[in-house]
Amino acid sequence: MTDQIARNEKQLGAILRRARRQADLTQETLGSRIHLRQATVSRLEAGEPAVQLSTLMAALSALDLELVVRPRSKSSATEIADLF
Amino acid sequence: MTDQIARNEKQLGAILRRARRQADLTQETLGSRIHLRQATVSRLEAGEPAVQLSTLMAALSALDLELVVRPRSKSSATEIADLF
DNA sequence: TAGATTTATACGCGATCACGTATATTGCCA
DNA sequence: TGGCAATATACGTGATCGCGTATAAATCTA
Repeated sequence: MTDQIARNEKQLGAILRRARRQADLTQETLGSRIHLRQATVSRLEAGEPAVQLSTLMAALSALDLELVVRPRSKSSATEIADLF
Repeated sequence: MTDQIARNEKQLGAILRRARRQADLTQETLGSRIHLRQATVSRLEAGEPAVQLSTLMAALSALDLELVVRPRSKSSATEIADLF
């Protein structure tokens, strides 16, 4: 799996969904490993903005993924504006 | 700035704080750019787990950073366990 | 297609968000 | 050291978290 870039919650959720499926896990089994409900995993993967950081980090660790923070490769003004 | 790895909220907060200082911004000015209070930026940088995803993504975009999700370079069982 | 699995959504609940506003605390520099 | 800037923390408020539980909707699969 190549590195995947996330600039908003939706992209992040999509990445997590792909990773979970690749690991052949259901939302239920993933959630049980990190003490989160299936419904919460669903919200995370849907890219809901108000999901909590702890939920994200727990899912990442259960999927054996890590986060890298780096300067944006090429600026994309529209995406920044889209946040508001 | 080299890529920085975050496996938990604290590491993520620390990275954001470094990036903000490097950009020579105060929590106040950063917050005003993304419609977040100085107090909220403070919580984010402190690594509080219940901060919301939207808060993180907004800060990243204001600092012109992006998130990369990738497989963990080397597994660290203790850190995973530390989540609970 | 029927049945089973998986995912999305709902309700009530206690906890906690980010908010505005304000203040305590800390850090820095003349 | 004194004073200011920067950061951390507090209170009340409305919104929303994740929870347990349950069900509706979507998606496989035999």
